[in-house]
Amino acid sequence: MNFNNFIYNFSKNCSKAQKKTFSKNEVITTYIKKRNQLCILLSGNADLVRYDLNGNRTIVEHLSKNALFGEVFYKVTTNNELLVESRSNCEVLFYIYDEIKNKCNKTCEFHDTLAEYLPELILDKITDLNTRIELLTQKTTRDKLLMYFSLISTRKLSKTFEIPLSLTDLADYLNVDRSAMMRELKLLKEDKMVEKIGNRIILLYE
Amino acid sequence: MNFNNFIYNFSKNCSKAQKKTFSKNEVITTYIKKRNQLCILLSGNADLVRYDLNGNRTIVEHLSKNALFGEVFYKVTTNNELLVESRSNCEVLFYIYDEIKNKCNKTCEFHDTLAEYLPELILDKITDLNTRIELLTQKTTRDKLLMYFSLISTRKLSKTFEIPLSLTDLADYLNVDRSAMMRELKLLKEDKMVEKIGNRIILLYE
DNA sequence: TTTTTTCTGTTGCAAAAGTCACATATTATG
DNA sequence: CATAATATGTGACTTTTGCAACAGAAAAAA
Repeated sequence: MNFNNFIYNFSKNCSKAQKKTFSKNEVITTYIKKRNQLCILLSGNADLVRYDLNGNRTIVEHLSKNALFGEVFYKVTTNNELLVESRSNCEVLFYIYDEIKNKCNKTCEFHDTLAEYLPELILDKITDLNTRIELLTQKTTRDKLLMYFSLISTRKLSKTFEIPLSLTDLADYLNVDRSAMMRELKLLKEDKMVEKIGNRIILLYE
Repeated sequence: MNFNNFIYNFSKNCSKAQKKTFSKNEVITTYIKKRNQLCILLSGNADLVRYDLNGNRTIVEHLSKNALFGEVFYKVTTNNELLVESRSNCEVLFYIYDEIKNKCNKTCEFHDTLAEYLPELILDKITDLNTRIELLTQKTTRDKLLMYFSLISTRKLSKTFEIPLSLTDLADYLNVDRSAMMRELKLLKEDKMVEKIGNRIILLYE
């Protein structure tokens, strides 16, 4: 059985899950300390973004199909505002975490399956977070770009690929200044490390 | 029932868990792609560290009691070496993840309890990782230091506290150059933001 | 205790990254 | 289609950070 489609098809049968749809650039949820929400992105793309007191934006996580988010993963937060914003049309399933631990009712097949697969989804999430940390701990902008490209390249099994974010978003994701990133990108092109045609990147090394 | 002590006391009863002890500055484990280990730090402190090709060290995670680690959380890795190193005497429980999902045997009370509590432990881990990402996405060394101090201060419920790492380790944890960090620390003292007496920090703002 | 090693604190200098400002291109929208 | 809004690309300048090197303090080992 395919978990992806199982969640998608059966979620409507669970009385405790709330499903909502969003169009591009809407606020899906704001993190609130007292709540303990767990959400699943059923389709589309979204970003978990943080705005600090100076108005700087950071893309904390880029979320795609079956990604998990919500306060349940963020017990200790600082005072910054955390929002999840849709980047395309999205379908989202909302839970209160404590209600997942307790069963929905005896005949809720969906709920049982969710509980069964949740550990795997969570492990995937941890892997994503570790990858993110590895990106952020690169010392230089060049290293961040190269590692980011390498990750996409590995995922696509090809040295040629489209950058799935705008360059403005990529800078916020890598946590560097956009113009500094553009400069470094130019240097990478000059050094014949990458080629860039429009939105398409070709890795030239190794 | 206290989970902490439950794990500690009953782990010896499970046939599939392997418990080992380490003294300070030993290598507890090296991450190997093909394996799928899940480890629990029963006591002591340890660091997950990465050495890149230039010999730079990064403290990826600082692990304390009940922290989880192992390849199961790190499916996609780059070519860098990942090690877990003890910082004090440590007791560690080793599992192969696939063996946790399947029960040990019908009478293994420990194994059942572990499975029951694992989700909570994992959520704690995710919270730690998110906190780490929030630290790393601070724009400046000053912001990283202030946020780090603020986290410790919140944890200790006091504006006065000991830094639980050496300054050398702290720099590797914040992913900044040590001498640059020392300089910023001096500026923070000059600006009357913090006071530092030996290893003790006093926050002076707010 | 003495010696060795590691850690802390500091500097001058070089390199990297951020800021600002603007032109052009591309994409949304009335 | 015309216009507005957003994204890309670039350069001059400033600030921050990293690097290398060293001295003294503290901790570990002999």
